[in-house]
Amino acid sequence: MNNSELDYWFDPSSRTLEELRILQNKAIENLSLEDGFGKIEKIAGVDCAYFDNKIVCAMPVLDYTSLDVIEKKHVVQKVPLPYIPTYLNFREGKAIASVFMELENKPDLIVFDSCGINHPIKAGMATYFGVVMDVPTIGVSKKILCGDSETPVEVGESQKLVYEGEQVGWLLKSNKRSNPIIVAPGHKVSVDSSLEIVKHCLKGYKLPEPTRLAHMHAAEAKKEILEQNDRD
DNA sequence: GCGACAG
DNA sequence: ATCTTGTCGC
Ligand SMILES: [Mg+2]
Repeated sequence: MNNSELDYWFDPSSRTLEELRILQNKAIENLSLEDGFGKIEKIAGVDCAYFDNKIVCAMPVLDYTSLDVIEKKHVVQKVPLPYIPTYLNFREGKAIASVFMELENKPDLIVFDSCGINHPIKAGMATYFGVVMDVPTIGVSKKILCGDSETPVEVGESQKLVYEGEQVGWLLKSNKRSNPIIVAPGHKVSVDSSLEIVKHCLKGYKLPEPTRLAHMHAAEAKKEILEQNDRD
């Protein structure tokens, strides 16, 4: 993946929403919902924080068995696009691809703080990234973008998330005091496996460790930058 | 036309 | 996502 390929798939500048939609459709042609991974040894999480029209993207890599952090990196870039529902992949994609390529430990799978195939045309951030970078991914979000579901009540309970007559993911009651989280395949992960893997990563918090830690790392990096700016 | 709408 | 302390409940 060189820079021109990176821009081709992730740079929204000088492109219309119509063109961006075409790119999403093009990428989705290669989507796979079959498990395309072997034994998972390393799993990464990714999340972004914002300030001054800048995006801070953090990606920790964890040991799948212990869930301990093996490595963590982050990048800071200019925000390339405002938030537009269903186009999040073009707002966070470039930054995420950048941190991903800086990792020394290549994860077997990545958990995103966003949608996967639970998107109007299955082009959620996790799915789009997975297909373009050819890596297994899962999307874990806090709110539904599309689809309907019953509400899981008991901790550990899950309910199918259905969109246009097809199951595109799950609602999972991950914590006693939290609203359910939404779990969906990104790429190269089946609907059932996405749920099993996310459950494995739960430690009593609302979010699975990969995403929970990524959120914290992004917030910490942002805070350090703002404090440094004050001293300058 | 109106309302919904990941982060 | 972001701006932010206290407060209610388990
Ligand atoms: Mg996020």
